[in-house]
Amino acid sequence: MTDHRQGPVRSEAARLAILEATARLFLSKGYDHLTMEGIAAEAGVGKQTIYRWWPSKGDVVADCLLDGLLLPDSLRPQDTGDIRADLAAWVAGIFLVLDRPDGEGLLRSIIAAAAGNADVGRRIYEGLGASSSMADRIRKAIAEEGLPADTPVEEVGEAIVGAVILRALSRSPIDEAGARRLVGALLG
Amino acid sequence: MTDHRQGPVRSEAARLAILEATARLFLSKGYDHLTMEGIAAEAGVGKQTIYRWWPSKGDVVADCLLDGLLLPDSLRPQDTGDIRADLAAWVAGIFLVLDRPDGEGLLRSIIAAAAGNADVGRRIYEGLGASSSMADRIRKAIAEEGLPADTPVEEVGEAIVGAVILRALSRSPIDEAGARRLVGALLG
Amino acid sequence: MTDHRQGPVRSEAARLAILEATARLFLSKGYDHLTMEGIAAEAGVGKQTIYRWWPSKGDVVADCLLDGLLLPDSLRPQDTGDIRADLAAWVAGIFLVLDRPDGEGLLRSIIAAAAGNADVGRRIYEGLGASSSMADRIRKAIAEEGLPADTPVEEVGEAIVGAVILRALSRSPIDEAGARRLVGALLG
Amino acid sequence: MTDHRQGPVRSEAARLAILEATARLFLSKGYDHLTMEGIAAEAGVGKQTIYRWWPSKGDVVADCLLDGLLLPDSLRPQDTGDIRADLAAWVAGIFLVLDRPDGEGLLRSIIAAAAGNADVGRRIYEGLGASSSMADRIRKAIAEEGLPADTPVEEVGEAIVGAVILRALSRSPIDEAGARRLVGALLG
DNA sequence: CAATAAGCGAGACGGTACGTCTCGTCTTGCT
DNA sequence: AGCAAGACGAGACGTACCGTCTCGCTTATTG
Repeated sequence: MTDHRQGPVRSEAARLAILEATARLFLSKGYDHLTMEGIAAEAGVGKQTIYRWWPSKGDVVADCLLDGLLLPDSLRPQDTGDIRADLAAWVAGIFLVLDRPDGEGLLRSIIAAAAGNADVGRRIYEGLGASSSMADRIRKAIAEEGLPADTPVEEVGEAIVGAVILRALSRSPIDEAGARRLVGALLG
Repeated sequence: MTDHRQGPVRSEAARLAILEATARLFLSKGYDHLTMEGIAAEAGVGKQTIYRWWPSKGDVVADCLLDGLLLPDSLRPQDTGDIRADLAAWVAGIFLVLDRPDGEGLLRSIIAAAAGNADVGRRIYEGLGASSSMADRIRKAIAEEGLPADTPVEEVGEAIVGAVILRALSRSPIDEAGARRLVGALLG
Repeated sequence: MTDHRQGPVRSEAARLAILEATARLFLSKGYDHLTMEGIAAEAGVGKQTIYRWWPSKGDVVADCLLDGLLLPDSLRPQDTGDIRADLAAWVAGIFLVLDRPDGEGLLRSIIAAAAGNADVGRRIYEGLGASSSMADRIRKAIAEEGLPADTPVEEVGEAIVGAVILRALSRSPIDEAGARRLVGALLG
Repeated sequence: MTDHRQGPVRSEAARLAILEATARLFLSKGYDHLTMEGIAAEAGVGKQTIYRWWPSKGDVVADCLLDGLLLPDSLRPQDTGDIRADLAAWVAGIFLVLDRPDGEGLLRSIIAAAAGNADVGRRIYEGLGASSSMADRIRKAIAEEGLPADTPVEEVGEAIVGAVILRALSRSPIDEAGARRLVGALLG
């Protein structure tokens, strides 16, 4: 006895339309002004189709995040062979991409989503979408650039991402010099 | 020549009632479920009296924060003479006070408020309500406990508070060992 | 091919609840103190459900009037075979039913509604709810009681109803003698 | 022993400013959209100064009416020596001055005021502002134009004004022919 | 000629209702 | 059974006015 139910199966077209509409609206209006009704209308989908598969706005956004529809690929640290310079550049650069001191910066919108939804929060932790690539970069530096082997990779990554988040909340981007001081303090 | 207007003056009683009602509701229900109507009702005040003086919910919360109605005093780091132990204890302890993995942790509620409102964000940065006292604690360690004079105090403080915020968002508190590793990485 | 939309259809239960609640509140509190919120609460209905189908308070009242929920049936003139006596009795009697010199007389409330809403106004004209029956009565008098055939039925009816309205506005009911003089002047 | 209190006496300037502002706003926006706050602002007067002397909006409007600030003088019937023609002309003409089928006709606004306020109602009855002059015109016709002496002057006047009001409420002006039929029915 | 008290402009106050928006659920007819 | 459409009860939004009150100023009468 297989468990084939009768009737149609989940529509992949609807799922995609919803996620893409969500990403579009999130990027243009921010998390706060994103509404379920707006998503349904933008996706050309009944509201019930959203509620059938996702319990809340936050969960839809979490899925967007997971599918990489919200964050650009440019978030992974470069590798020039100088770990300190690469991390400092990442920190200073992220504000150019994700944050505007005024308005609904994308980073702040994601933080708001994370504050309201556990899944989004966990996704963020699993690397600000992509920055577990930061842990990779640090490990590579341990292996090849002479960074001490007992460097606590996780904690260093969290401290960097955390400092960025704090500054995003306070609307005061970290500049080049600040980024170097931060990385210097963490990597000795 | 002072600018004495004629006519009635702002009611201090109403101002206080509003801030206290806001604090009460914020602590019991969190930022998301806080409403202007609820504040007005709880304070025994007309809605217009709130809108007359604060443009949005976030601004009322920001004033609460400023008045110290939201955060306990227990947030300042202790001073046992051992800077690493004191900071690690602060980090591990803050989750006991401000965060519950389930529900609307107070810290996450404040983060949500900060994400939506610039004033709240700035207040947080000016020390998570109280943690500029953390900078003070670090400076004291430079002066008296042999911490290197070139330790970038601001950045270290931000990294610690930022890591805490990141973990609050991801619903995974920092434990004792993690706190020690974090502080160790920052202070060498 | 009829134009069957898909999706839910207007709820007859809600429509009825709204009209009945409106009638109840109109009769107990008058037009001025009737509110959309009050209707919604009394009907156990969301405000949007009212606004979805009626643009304003006046239009809801107009529908009540049309459905006969506001005016009693006793408004049609009697037929004793004496047109003058019947009309005079109707005039004198209407103040007993619809008007109280103090307070929010029902007739004045309907006048207020008519002044503010074209639909209500037209409904009133189409017979004070029922008084086109007055025209019928006059025509019957032409046919059977020897009233001149060139009596301008419409104008006589309007003059009578108009006089009643004017006296309702001025809070001075027409008494028996006045009613007889009025009818006498109109029917010669 | 006169009861002269001490202190300043009622400001005539304020009284006039209020009545004139009320008339201005009434004529431009109608009774419904007239507000006490609007009157105060337009008159450059404190709200309390209005409430000190008039208990409600309706009473201010009633005073305007009494002072002749709302109705033009052109409302008195002409005297060409032909009572029927004069009254018919008055009826047909009044819609040109006071009523527009759409919008907030002045006559309908006054009716609304009368429905909500006893004083306004009585003022209207005392002659639609000026039409007790209509009774004068009818009496003159009795004296000089051979109208029967037992014509019930009051009732005829009320029937005419009432018919006009009814038609104003129903948004269907009386035309020349209708006016002649009405007057004919009333004066034989 | 003070002292006194009322009127005044201004406008904050506790409220009520407005008309709109979004929530999450439910219903309908189509596929 | 899933779907688009969209009505439904609920309730918060931010605004407009209500009628009362308080403030500091001006002005007339009275002791």
